[in-house]
Amino acid sequence: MARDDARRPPATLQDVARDAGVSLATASRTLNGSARRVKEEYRARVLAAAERLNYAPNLQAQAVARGRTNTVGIIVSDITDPYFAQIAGGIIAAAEAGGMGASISVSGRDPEREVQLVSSLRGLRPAGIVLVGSRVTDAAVTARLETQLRDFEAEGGHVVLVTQAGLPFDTIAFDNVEGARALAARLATAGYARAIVLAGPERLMTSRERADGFLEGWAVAKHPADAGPFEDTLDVPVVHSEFTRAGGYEAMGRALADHGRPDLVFAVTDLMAVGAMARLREAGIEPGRDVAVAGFDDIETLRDVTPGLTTVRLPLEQGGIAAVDLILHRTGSQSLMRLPAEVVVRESTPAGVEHE
Amino acid sequence: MARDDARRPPATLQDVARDAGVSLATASRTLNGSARRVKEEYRARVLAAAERLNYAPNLQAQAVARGRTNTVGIIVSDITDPYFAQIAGGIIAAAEAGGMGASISVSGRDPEREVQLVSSLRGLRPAGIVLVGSRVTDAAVTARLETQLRDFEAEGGHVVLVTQAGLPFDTIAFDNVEGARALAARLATAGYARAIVLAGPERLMTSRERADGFLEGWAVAKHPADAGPFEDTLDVPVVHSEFTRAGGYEAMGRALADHGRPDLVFAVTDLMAVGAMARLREAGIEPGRDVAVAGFDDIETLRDVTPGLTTVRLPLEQGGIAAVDLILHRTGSQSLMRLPAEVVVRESTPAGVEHE
DNA sequence: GTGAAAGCGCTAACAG
DNA sequence: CTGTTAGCGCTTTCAC
Repeated sequence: MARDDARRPPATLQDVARDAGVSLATASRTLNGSARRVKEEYRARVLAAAERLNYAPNLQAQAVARGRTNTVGIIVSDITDPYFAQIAGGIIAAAEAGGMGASISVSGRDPEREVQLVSSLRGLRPAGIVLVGSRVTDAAVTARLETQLRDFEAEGGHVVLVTQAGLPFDTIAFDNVEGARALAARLATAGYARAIVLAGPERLMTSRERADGFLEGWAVAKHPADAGPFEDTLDVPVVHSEFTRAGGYEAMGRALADHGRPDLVFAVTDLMAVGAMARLREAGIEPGRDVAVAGFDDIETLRDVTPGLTTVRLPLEQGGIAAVDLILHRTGSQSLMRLPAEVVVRESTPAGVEHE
Repeated sequence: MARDDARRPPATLQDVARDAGVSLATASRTLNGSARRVKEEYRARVLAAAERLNYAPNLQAQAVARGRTNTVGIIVSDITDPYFAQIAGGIIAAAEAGGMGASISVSGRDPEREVQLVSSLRGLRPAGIVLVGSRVTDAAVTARLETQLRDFEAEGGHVVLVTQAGLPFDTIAFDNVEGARALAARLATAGYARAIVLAGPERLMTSRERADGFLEGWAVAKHPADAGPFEDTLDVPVVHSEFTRAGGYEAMGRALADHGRPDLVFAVTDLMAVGAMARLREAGIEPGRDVAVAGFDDIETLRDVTPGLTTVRLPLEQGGIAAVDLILHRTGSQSLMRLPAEVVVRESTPAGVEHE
């Protein structure tokens, strides 16, 4: 059956004004909070006309006239990853609560793509851009990203980075280093001897921060007398792979082959930890009994794995909300907000539990 | 430190044209795929100027001039729920691949809010709106939703519903009924006797479809001679709760109290199934050993729970992609695409496994 | 208070 | 092929 393709154009402000018998200006003023007030009689007529014509303001036109949209542009690495979904959820909710729309793009963890996305987002003239995800070690692409973001701010936009500090913009930073350090300290003193770290891609700062924090906390706890951590962490192997379940699985296999069975596996991500557990079982090693496993993030949908995964909880949604807050109430100066991490010990590291 | 708040306005097409020494039209034509071609010399000059001025086209202005944006508006119930995240991921990826932006709103599972969101999305003049989530039984709010969507189409927009058929728009429907029916048949013949269903809110069609499909499949398998399923399903209790892990937990508790221990628990959602398993354990009943449990969706991050959850897999991402496809290549007539469901038997229903 | 009119940045006839 | 020009729908001075 052919669809009703009337293409009746949407009612415009013109239409409303004409229908109400007032000027364009008056209609505009009553239909959106202008500073000036309109006589009640006209107001009512305009409102009635708008209702009757089912008028919806053309946001694009408004944006063109005003020079900026009431929108926040979100860039995440992967919306399918619960870590990002949680943060994005916070951003979207806060944006809607603040009367703003949200547009979203996915970079697929590609830094180049991230730069591209910022560039095209700029065309949307959003009030702000929230860039969520790990920064990378590559200085060249970071420089290009910074240029794009600077340009956006020069145009009057507001940039907020969510994840870690380092670039000259407002940022919400999760305390990866301190969280990993605390986790390591807790587990080191609980009695585990040989640890191994399953890290993400080397270029990702988030992976580095977590791995380094862990190594540092581990070294300090094991050799409290020593000053520098470097000598002492040499005995904790670090294996790199992707930031996914599959990555954890793969890294665990490699780790077992290259370094034998450890007492404790620290995966820099819950997703990786779960992959690692699967790989361990496949090798006949039972996580939580034969070997301890810890992750990072405290992903909600992963809280039901067995054994319960020891991890570090991050206030992800809160981070998203805070980012929008910064956009809504922009201050004159660059601000940095550190969000705390909290160690959560569960049965995957039984010695840690007893050590409570 | 005070921020560099120069507010240098972004370069406009005017600026580029002037800088390149060509007309506005020429600049416009080279900078965005117009049908017409531009002499190579001018082309180069314009491109260079654009590069030099760091020009980014004002998408709002383009939209105003063209009458429509190159955007798809997404409405989901909850981006934090992996079910929706997966679908949204498909939509966003497909949109970007098709050169479109994506704007996203979250309804929080509130049908009223959904209507509101469609209404304000209309203001964005997106090429299409993809409405993802269960339809509801409430006729009044459904009528209002339909009105909004019709208006949007009358204005030249394109509506795609993802989840189930029933409204007069293009839709991508997951085969909930058939999937649940197949699951029930498989498990009923595997030897389970007393079943119980943990359903979502009664008004949600998705919950109904899955519960009804299960009851039907169960009845047919148990009493193949009978024609009507109604008499025969009376012995399978249905308990309702929220569409979340907490909902599953709560419903399971109530089910145990009201109906005693079943042989098989079917939760209409993996999330609910996992909550139910937790509640069972708390009651000293071990899922997969003392009682069988099955879910629906085959959520990726839930594939690592123990025992492995028997469930029905839905091509979620594919559904999102198909929706965008419909927007990109709109046909004249209303189309309905049914996406198949696939039963996945794991250790949470051991009899089902053996029965392979 | 109200309305006329000049933009906002871009597109798309239309004429050369 | 190029340039001129009239819009797109809305905001916002600026007179009244």
